[in-house]
Amino acid sequence: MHMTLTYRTIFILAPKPPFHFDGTFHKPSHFPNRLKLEDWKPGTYWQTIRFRKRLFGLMVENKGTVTKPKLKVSVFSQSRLSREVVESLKREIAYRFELEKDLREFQALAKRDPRFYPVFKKWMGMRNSGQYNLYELLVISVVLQNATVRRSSQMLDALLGRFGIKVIFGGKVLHAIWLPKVMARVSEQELRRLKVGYRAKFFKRLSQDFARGKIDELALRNKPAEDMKKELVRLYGVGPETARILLFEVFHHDAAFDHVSPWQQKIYSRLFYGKRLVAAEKIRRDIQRRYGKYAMLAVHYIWEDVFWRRKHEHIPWLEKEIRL
DNA sequence: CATCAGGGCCCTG
DNA sequence: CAGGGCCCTGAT
Repeated sequence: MHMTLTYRTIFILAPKPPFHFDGTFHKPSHFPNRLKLEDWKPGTYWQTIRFRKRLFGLMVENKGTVTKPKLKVSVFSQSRLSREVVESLKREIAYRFELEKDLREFQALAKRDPRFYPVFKKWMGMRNSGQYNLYELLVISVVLQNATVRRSSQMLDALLGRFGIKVIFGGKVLHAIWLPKVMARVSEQELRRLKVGYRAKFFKRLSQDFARGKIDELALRNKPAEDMKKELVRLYGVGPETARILLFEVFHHDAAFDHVSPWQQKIYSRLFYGKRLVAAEKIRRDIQRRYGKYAMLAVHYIWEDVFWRRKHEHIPWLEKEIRL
């Protein structure tokens, strides 16, 4: 299935300074796949975006600086957008990319950290962006489970090839994740044929639950982190690691650093201790003590920074852990 | 060729 | 609360 979006609506957004455009709109640690959901080059970002079950093409251009940020946003659609839809989209984009976030407290914390201050300073104004909605990031998190990067990419591509929507806009060809109801009516066997293994059952049940409206993403946004986590873990296929990803990336809960998975443990050990392997529990405690309610956000800065560096310099120990 | 573990989670005892 | 099993794939 594919669609071409020809109608273009343009508006300007002014994020709260400081704002780091490229750090916010490109996350080099995310695994690459063939059927891309988003694309980026310095100063420009594209993605497909679902809002109220409608699909749009989004292009964001950097027209400002870190201290005087300004975004030129183009929304591509099939038909003319009402004033109300445009205003709601602005709020949604602001939520997903934390355009209004007040970083002063975090900055103060960063300044008191002699070791990583250079990293925080380099990325000053970077947001923890949540490009996808809850269902979409859930799909991505599930293909991540108990798999190497290459296999995760394969699974996502297989799913997108079968259920995804090819979206053409502004000279770009990107893909979008299907609506839950589409996958809800497919048999587990058919999902298994896409080689997602035992995750087929997760996808089936999750899609059914979302299609039936069992989860209200917007209502969740207003709940305290603890309640949010309890509800997320109740979803079939969501455990501590997936809940952490969702809490941080969809709901911007900056403290969500309560679980360290084995491969993260290896990378954190190198980054924070210069050692091969430090106990996950120790890492968790140390980071929480040092960064408190910004624990996950601080780690995000340091994590993405090393993946940015990887673009230009060879980091042998990192290459070994990524295992493409 | 066989065996193993991987960006976890569910289920059982 | 600990531990086995799970789909598939690339590494060893």
